[in-house]
Amino acid sequence: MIPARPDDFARAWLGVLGLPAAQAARALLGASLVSRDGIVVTLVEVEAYGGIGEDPASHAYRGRTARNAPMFGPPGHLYVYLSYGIHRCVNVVAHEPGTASAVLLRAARVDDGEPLVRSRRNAPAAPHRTLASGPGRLGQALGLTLGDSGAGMRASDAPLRFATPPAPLAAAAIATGPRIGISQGRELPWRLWIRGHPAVSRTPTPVTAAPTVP
DNA sequence: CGAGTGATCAGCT
DNA sequence: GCTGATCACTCGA
Repeated sequence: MIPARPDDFARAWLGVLGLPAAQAARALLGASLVSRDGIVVTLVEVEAYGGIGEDPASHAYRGRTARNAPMFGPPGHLYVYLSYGIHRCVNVVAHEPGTASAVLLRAARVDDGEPLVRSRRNAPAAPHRTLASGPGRLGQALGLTLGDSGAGMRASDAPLRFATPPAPLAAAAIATGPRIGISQGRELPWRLWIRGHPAVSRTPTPVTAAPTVP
């Protein structure tokens, strides 16, 4: 049997990434990605951001600009932006034709390349689960920069590409809730994470859970 | 808990 | 062309 090449994985993902971002986000949970320099991670937490006039928390909400242009381009490309002046936040463009949206990668488990990640993150002794737990940490762990925004995920030298074909998790393994750090659009349960996974960036209250009594 | 970091962009001139 | 408010956060007390 001939082993699949990276490009085969990318092709297999194209169909999924042509779905609305909220659906693509669901499929991305549990996906394995590999960076240009061989770091392999498994996604455990993502957020969907919608298109023009649809999702006020989305960078695409007010239309196309130089920064968010990748969101308006074809699915399966990266959108990287700087947050809080410090963090490189990594998104995978995912939308149906004629729209503009993306999935923010918020947290992952590091499966390979740990020494390089520890050196980049300047975290020689941090618990393993924290190495890429949070969007800024994940961007730094993968070594992505603003220059990678707009890059494709298909070439063998892509900054980030898929290491496995789509294999959606069982619905019961996925928890959902409001997205983190936004002021508008809180009513949408577009943050998705793997229930109980230690690398999730914070222990959240799922939408489905009973409210805690003060 | 508070400080910090810098690209971005709406609103102005 | 300029500018000040904003921002999908992290780190070190």
